[in-house]
Amino acid sequence: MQAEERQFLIEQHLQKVEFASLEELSEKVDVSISTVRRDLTLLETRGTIRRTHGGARLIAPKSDEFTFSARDTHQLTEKDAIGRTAASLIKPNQGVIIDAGTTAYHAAKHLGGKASHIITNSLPVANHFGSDNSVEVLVTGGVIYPRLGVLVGPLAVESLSMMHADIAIMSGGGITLDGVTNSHALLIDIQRAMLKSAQHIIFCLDHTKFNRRSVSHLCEIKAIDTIVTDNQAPKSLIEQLQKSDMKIMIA
Amino acid sequence: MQAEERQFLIEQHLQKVEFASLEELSEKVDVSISTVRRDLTLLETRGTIRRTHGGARLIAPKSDEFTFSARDTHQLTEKDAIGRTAASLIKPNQGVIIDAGTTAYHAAKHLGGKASHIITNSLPVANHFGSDNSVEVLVTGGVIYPRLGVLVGPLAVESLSMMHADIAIMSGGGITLDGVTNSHALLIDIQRAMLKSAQHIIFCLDHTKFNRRSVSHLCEIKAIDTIVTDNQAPKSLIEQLQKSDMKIMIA
DNA sequence: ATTAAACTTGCAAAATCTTCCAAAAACTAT
DNA sequence: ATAGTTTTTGGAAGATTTTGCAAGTTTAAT
Repeated sequence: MQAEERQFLIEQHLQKVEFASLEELSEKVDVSISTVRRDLTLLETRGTIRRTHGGARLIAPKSDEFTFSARDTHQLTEKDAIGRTAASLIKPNQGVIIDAGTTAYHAAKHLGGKASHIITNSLPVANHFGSDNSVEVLVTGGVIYPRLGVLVGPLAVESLSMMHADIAIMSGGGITLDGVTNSHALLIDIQRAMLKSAQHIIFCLDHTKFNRRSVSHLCEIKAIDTIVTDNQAPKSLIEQLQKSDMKIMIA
Repeated sequence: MQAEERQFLIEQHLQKVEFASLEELSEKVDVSISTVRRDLTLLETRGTIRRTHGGARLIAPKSDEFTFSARDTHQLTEKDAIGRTAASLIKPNQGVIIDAGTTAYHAAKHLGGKASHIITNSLPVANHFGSDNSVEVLVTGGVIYPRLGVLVGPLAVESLSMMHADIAIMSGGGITLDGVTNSHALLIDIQRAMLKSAQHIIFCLDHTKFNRRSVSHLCEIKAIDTIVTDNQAPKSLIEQLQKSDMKIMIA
């Protein structure tokens, strides 16, 4: 194998796994560790990759680029577990609407190959499926809301009202007995359109959202079919919620 | 076998595999390694191929303008220069439509803070401005066309027809006196909508696009207001183009 | 502070590149 | 056709680059 091809393969592999050890890479391309080291320093100068102790990592991680930063990594495993559970509720060939929050994003990651089509206004979700042709991904139009990477505005609302899906996987800023609230007023209209366009509503809410109230009211409790949360969610509120004919799943 | 035929075969083989060793090629065309070396140096001067240690690699891997890879280093400086020049044509507070090709993407990179709003159906462009709140970015809706990261389909066309911009920065697959052509039929409708929605049309076309014809016809020469290209573009075609009242800029 | 893993540097072996030359092939003019 | 000229080809010698290894240093973790 040529040096160029080898470097290309290393880069490509890193695109997939984000981080790789020297040993892993040296086995992958079948050269000594020393050579992998040299290749990595070279790739580093080109800017696509960063060397680390024991390996290398992608400099621009797949798609979480702009949206979710340090704050997100805290509860990564929790949110990932919630996402995985929510995704397990999807049956083959269903159409799914994915909301723009971080939790919904984690659900989307586990949806590849399952859903038949995905509707979203979240750029991170769109990116995640950008090169996946096992799913048809419909992106609503709209204006980019900078910090979040969400498409908002009338175009987003209109295009959502024209679409239809079996299931909506939603996030929210807080939940009480009065319903779900959200901190970004601009998103409310869009989320309402999502709720209207889907038959079955799933909310992904980690335990920090319970008994919390954000600025804008999104919907009543009875609009929700299923809530997916983690095992630290307060039992009292969960019990009360269950009275209103909804399914609650602990990831 | 003729020398010309041999070189053609080598080139063709590289189109398939992207990388090839000298030994591999010498077996393929049944001549000595020395001769393959000579052929490769010759092909290199023609620009389609690059020699490497131990073999050669395709210089434009499948890159028919509209194949997108964010870290596409190929012809980076040229495309970047073209992009910079195109961006310099934008006056403050103008609205700009950005097409989905790689060259247009490079123009977008230099647009931050200049344009007042940007309209695009390209996910890479959308991402680039995901965290930039100096510009308002409008994303058309649509279905993700996997390999390219472009939004296509009726929603994309409709939303573009509803919008309006001062300038459109476009890419294309090829240009001749008969007009601009493009390789992806799905994009044609969208690009036509872009042309309609903008008052001033700028095409970014590097020199490899000149005297080349792709599958689908996009528009006539007279629809173009400005072409931005690099200094290797063939002078003859440039002179003929200039007769039809358009501005041609060399980056 | 101690220890194990990982990194850098320098070096020699292996692979590859360039340059040059002679043989083979192709071409030209008689 | 034939002899002479030019072009192309294959190979060899020496220069250059790349590779794998080992010695010594740095980093990270306990």
